[in-house]
Amino acid sequence: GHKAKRGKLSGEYEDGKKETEESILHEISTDSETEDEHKPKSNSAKRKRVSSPVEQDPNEAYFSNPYIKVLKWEWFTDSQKESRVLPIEPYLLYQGRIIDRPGDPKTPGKGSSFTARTKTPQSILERARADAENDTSSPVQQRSNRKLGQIGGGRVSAPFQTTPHSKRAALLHQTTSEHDLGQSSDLPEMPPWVQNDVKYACQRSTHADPPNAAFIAQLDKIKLARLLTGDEIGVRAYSTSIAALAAYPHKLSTGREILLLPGCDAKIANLYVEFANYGKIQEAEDAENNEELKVQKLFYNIWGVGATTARDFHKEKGWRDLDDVVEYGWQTLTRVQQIGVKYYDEFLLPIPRSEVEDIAATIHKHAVKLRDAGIQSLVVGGYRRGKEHCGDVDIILSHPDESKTLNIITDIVASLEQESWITHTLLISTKTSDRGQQTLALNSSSTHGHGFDSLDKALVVWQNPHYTPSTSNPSDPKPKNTNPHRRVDIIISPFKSGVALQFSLTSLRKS
DNA sequence: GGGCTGTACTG
DNA sequence: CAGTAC
DNA sequence: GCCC
Repeated sequence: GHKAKRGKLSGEYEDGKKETEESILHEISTDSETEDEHKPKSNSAKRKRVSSPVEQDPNEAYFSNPYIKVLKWEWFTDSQKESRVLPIEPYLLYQGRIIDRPGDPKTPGKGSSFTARTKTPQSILERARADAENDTSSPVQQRSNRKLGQIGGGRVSAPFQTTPHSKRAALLHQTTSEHDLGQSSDLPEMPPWVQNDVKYACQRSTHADPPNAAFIAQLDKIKLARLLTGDEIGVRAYSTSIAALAAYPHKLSTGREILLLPGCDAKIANLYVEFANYGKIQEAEDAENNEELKVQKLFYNIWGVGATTARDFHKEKGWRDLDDVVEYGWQTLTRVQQIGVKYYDEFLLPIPRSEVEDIAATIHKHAVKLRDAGIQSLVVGGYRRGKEHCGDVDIILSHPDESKTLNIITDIVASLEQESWITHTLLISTKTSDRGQQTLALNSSSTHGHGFDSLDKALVVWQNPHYTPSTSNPSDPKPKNTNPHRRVDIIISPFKSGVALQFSLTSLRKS
């Protein structure tokens, strides 16, 4: 495994001059036997059985109902592009019931179907309007002020089930009637942030385990592939759609539903239909099983290594695992990347909520000691979203007296280092304090207020220094601290800023 | 068809 | 300036 | 990939 090589390489590193480097060296040479636990292994054991065959017709359900369907032309061209029959659902513009020709009673069926197809546009319009008024299960959403009833991302204009007048009403008065929004369709009522076109993710709440987590997990795989291949735009697109889906409080039932969400369009809806039919998404599975991407993901998970460097390690340097990185590239790594490799496994470990709380309490205590009891602290990030296990710890510190926050980040890090809670400082930003001082010098008041929107912060490595010596060897003269190292972000916020405002709304830690 | 969050640190 | 992280 |  890479343990041996990483240990071996520590010798080369002994020339390192910085304190942190020596610390790395020391700990590398004393790593425990648990180190290999997160090394990638053959995944043959966890390969899942596919329950439904891929050949299943995605449109079966649609062919078995008696409605006439009008699809966007893109259904055909997209299907041609992909050389397969795509689900029609995302392209569905209109479904019309087959009814008897007025004054020409006939039994429903073939004849009526033929009649429907040969209707003149005018009479189709009339029937469509009638459908829209009478049929409360009209399949086409007509309340979205964004899509105006249009399905899919193309340029086809709105279908004819709503009159221009009713569309305008929906656009201008979409909030006048709650009933208006939940009742005229077979889709569930949209949450307010959908109805009102809320633009920012911070304006809606997101739950720890959203109802559509399984679908989101598939999208995340595609997003990761976009990330690793350097498709930043793709990452952005998937990020926004995933964020909307994560905030969506209902279990999705149809692809059309997705089209109403901001940042989601035909592509995502298609993926959902595929997911609903097969329980998986081929593109996501392919990305996950791709050998190149697997290696690049391994490197990407090193803190301080991004997509570009991960690809470089793989394609230019020709490395395949962490052993290679340590053996052939250690000296070329940046300081933080060395730390990232050193604690590769530990940083991937989930952090229990209780430990997050302990860490936050320690930081808070030090902050109070350094300033006063006016210090307020708030844990954000995964913890605040209610997750059982967090990837890192994010804590915001503030103080009603803004002068008390000046340079506090430096003081806190020093204090926590002093007590050995912080083992490494990955990065510390004092921009705001720096500017604040300048402003103070020129202008004795109002240190903030001219566009101070950046925050002092420190990204550190944390380890609980209190440990119980190994029970297996209680008389060990040099016992080892096996508490896992954690990633902790400490952020300082001016009290009046929007972030600090959350203090009044969420669980404050009182001094 | 053009644009895509904004900012700070490191090397 | 490129790369990274939040 | 989605939005304007």
